[in-house]
Amino acid sequence: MTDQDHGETGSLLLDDQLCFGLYSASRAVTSLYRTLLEPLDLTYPQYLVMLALWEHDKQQVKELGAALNLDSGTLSPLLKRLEKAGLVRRDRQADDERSVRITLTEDGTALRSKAEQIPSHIGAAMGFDNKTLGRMRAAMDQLTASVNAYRESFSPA
Amino acid sequence: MTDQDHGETGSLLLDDQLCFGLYSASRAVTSLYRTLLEPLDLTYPQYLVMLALWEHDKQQVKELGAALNLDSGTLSPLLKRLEKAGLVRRDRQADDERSVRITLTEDGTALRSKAEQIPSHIGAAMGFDNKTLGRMRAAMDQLTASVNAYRESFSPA
DNA sequence: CACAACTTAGTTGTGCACAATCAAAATGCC
DNA sequence: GGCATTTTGATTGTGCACAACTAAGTTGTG
Repeated sequence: MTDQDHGETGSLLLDDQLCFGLYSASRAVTSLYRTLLEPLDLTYPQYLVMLALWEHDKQQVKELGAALNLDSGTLSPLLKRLEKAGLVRRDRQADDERSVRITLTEDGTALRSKAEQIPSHIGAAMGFDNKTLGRMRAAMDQLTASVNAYRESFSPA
Repeated sequence: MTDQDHGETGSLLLDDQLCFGLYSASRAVTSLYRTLLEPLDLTYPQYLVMLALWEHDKQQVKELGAALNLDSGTLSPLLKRLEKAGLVRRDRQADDERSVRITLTEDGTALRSKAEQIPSHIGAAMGFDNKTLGRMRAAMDQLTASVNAYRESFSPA
């Protein structure tokens, strides 16, 4: 029972440290977004979709999925909720009936002004300077790429 | 409309960078765990519970919740699934009938040997040296603490 | 003792994530 | 043209997360 100093069985804890830290941090950030987004009646994934649309309106579901790394199983019901909330429209394309183009409504476009105060709250909450934030973002991106590459080599899609 | 260089409206993208990176990295890591844990028939949150129990058997639901920052709404059904899989037992305490103590079964204890190869895969997948991993973990912990403190000051529980 | 306040789990309902499957439409190749 | 293949999105089912609520048990106080 005194195995917590060893490398072998103890590593079942130690190696998990970053993963669990990542998991906890991600949930904490989502939780803060939940508070900040409550007045806008948006969830964090819905907010991400709105960010993508505020940047480029009229994207296909496929394009949104590529931008956010989400598949249609997640996006389809999410987009229907945004439609029901009156923030977007979902139109089949005339030239390719398979694809659905997502367009901001007036309300959807207008919501952007309400969202503009959010980033400064997030920045203040994190409490890192911009240089550190940038380094962390780069590390996250590298981590995502490494992990995805490893997984794909493991379970060849 | 040429606001993407400014701090104000353009920051709707820039300030979100770390959050989105965190969100993506967390999902990527979970996805790798899904692959690695498939032979053990565990999800990542279930694996976290098992890690906690392998470290300290016979914990209350409350203690597991404190260790993993999960509430009973998440843990209760998860623990029932682990019980159904034959990995744990759930017993009301005689001295305090409110609390439920989670105990590893023989199968639950034995599963640990199958899990021991996982951390090295995770370490290889991340591709950072141990010092960097430690720094990132510390940064994640600080981030979680800052964000939670900010959120609590905002929505005083 | 009586009873309010608190603690501990469980339940319900909503909304992601994601695997697996399906259907419809477009494309490529003969 | 005819038909297999691919693309695009939707659907179904499972399992987290989490808010809100409930139920049961315990504790503290007069």
